Amino acid sequence: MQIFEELEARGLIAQVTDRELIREMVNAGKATFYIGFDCTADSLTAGHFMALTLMKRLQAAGNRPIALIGGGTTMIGDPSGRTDMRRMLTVEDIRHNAECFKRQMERFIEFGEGKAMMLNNADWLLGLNYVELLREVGACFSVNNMLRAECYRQRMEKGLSFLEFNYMIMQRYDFYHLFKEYGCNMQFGGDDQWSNMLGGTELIRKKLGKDAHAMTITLLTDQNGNKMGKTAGNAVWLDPNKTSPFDFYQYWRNVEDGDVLKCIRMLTFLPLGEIEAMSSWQGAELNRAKEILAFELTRMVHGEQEAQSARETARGLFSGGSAQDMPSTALTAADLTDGAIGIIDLMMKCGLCPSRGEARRLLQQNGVELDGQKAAFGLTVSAGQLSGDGVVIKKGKKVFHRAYLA
RNA sequence: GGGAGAGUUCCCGAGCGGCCAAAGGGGGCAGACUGUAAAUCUGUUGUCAGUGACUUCAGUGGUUCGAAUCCACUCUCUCCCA
Repeated sequence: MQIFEELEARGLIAQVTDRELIREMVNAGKATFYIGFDCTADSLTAGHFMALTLMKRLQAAGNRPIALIGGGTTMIGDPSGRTDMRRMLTVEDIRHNAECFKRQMERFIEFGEGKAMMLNNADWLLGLNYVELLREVGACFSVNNMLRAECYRQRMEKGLSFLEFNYMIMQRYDFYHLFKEYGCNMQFGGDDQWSNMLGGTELIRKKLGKDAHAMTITLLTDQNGNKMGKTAGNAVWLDPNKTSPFDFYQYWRNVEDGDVLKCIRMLTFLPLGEIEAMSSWQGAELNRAKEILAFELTRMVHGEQEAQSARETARGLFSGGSAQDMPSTALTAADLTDGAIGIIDLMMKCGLCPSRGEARRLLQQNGVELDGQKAAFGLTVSAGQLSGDGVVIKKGKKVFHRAYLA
């Protein structure tokens, strides 16, 4: 099975400009493609992960990836899929974020001579001259069409600033620039970027009279249609300091039944045959699939070591046994009063709840366990208990935390 | 530039002088049930303190015994006309 067929079989391809042409090009390893990453935060997220794996897959098949960091486009902010304007990021923030992205990407994709390239559109966008730009490409854009674009629809009601309106132009210009300067003949991206990507090919056709191609990746959504890779509005980060390997593992360990196979197919590199075998698994058996999913992804993002330790910890915590590796907090003598600490203070110290009121509520609702025992309201923990391995606090069903005296 | 309207707690959205820490929904958190799933049911959801206190309703001042609610100015946004 060749790469294009595999991508299709995995359900990764959403839309393409010319299926046959792209298939041949990709299978022959003749594509130079780019994917853009806007650097609105200082870490990539699970949402970007699929794009990274796609680059890896295509690179393995001999194609040349360009990871485009949006140092310039981020100055403007992508309005699509948003109901309000993004917070404007400072130039320093953007530069910092771009650096962080770069470091993370290097772990997935091989950059270097004749390999993948990493570019930053700040390098050409920031130096553009307004009037020159207008004369160069302005005539190629139809405002009528732009206003009809789906990504602006929502904003047409709530208000769209001129700043954001221009995002589309910048993004299209990127493709044009990359085509000209680097022979980049294809763009990949999330399915929500389809119209922007098409716009790029159109600009290239108008300006250069040549064909470029676009292909979108299926958005990874759960059964309810929500984008995956977020918990309660917070992203699942690839940076271990922002989302610990254990939490990362747990996120995937806990996907819904109906989503497991899809995730394995789209995100992991397991052979399709192996995945096929799992598709008959039912009910509780799916837990095995979830474990495989979580392990594979954690391994790719954080390495074999971390993945194993996350899996061990999870097994220990949920299926009995001992768990060494869980988030922990070191207390000092200064945290104790008369050689002990109240359970509420302890939970606050460990960052298990944002306020004392919430800690109190948890205790009242029987939501806290200390070393396997339900914790009562006025419980105190002594220095003796905290020494050595310390105590394990369990909040709710899934949050474990160790506290010990340093 | 002229005119009309809006800004409420994580989000949506009631409230329009005291009974408002503020209805309702969503989301979150917890309990029961389970498979570390889903669905369902229950509780909970400003901060601190166990009958209470404190800080919130875009901002700043003001009226009042008392304001999210009234007045003035400011800021932001939307709509209509140019």
